[in-house]
Amino acid sequence: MQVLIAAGEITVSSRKLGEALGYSSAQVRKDLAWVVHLGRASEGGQSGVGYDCVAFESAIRGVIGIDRHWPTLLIGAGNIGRALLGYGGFAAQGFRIVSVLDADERLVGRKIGRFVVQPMSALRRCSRTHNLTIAILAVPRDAAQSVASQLCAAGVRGILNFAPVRLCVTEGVSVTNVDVSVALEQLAMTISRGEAQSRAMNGAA
Amino acid sequence: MQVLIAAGEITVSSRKLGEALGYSSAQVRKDLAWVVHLGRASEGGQSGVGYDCVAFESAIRGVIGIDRHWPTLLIGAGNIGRALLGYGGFAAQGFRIVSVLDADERLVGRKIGRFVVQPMSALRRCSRTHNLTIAILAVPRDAAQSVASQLCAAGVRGILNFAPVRLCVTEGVSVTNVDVSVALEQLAMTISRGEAQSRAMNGAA
DNA sequence: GAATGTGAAAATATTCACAGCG
DNA sequence: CGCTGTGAATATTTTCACATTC
Repeated sequence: MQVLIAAGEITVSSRKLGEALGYSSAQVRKDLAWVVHLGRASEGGQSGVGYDCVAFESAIRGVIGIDRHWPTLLIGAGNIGRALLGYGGFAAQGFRIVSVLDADERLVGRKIGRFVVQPMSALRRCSRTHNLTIAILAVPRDAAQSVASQLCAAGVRGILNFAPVRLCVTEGVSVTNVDVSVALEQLAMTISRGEAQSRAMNGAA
Repeated sequence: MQVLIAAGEITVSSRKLGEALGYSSAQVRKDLAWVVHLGRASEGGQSGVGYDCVAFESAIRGVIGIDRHWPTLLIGAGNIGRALLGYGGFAAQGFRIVSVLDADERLVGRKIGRFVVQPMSALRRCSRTHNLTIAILAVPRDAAQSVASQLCAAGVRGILNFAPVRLCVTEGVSVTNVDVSVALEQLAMTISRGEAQSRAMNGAA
């Protein structure tokens, strides 16, 4: 089920979904059945017809957790931060950026998009005011751990980390990393295989 | 084995590696044995001692494919592109950016870091001159597919895609996506679970 | 007929646990 | 001893295949 969403038809068969997503039809059915069992969809797919796109789209959102609102804080108004603000697209998915912070004095006070960059000292207030759950960490490597700790202390529940370091965080705080180097390595590995997928022994993901 | 690298000791035991990486020691040994069987490391770990960090670090690089040189083209000199250039870190890992292209006339000719932004028409020449393998696609969503097609035509082997679309590419071209929305969704999902990891049935990754 | 839901089978991945080496 | 390499035992995931429903 993972990535998906998309589509736009009225109903879809598991086979079509599977083809589009690169999974077997049985896999799709299993996953969708799971959604139903979790109580997110009132009814399963119809035999001979398929799954109701609209119903399942929102059911899936429910399972994934993007039916909620996720007040999100952006830290770092450098290039990555600006790129994210420019992208905007995730407001539609429940991620609502409530404020932008940066440790760099020179950036504080500047206007970026509809935000005015705040100093780091605004963190606690932000956290309380907006009932913060998620923070996007778009700061340089060296600042990342320090900021992460502050975020944990401020009660953030999840961090999306763009810095190429493994963050140490308080128990109960989730971290997801977006690391370009890692992505490039994966790509390189995929290309390297190409010919020699060889007799796989047991290799890790 | 996946992410790893790091370390800095002379030898490491599978247990320590496992702890650091979040895998079982047996898992680590299996993976490392795999590296040996692929012929990348001349000798395995030493009983009672562990694995030679240096030897295995390069052996792993070999397996992953970052012992090669990967001439890399950056397309898009917007915020993401600039952030990537500023990051720089991957030159050390074999990814060498050979040129920066952008479709936007206004950016062409501008100097960013050590590069002068080239027009898209420079693609073919670049490809030939530098024996291009990888392209980083940091352009707006709407331009992504079109550029991707040009890249395929120019003989690129892999694309690292930052645009939030699923690219259609020629058979044999690998695509790795870096999609912030997806990352955020994953994070949201992880947080949502938290308490209710519930009786798992079979749910997809 | 077309498509679901699901047990049972096959394939994969992970862990255990232990012989054997330095 | 501590630690590797690995077969055997488990657990997990994916696929098959089929009775069942619309």
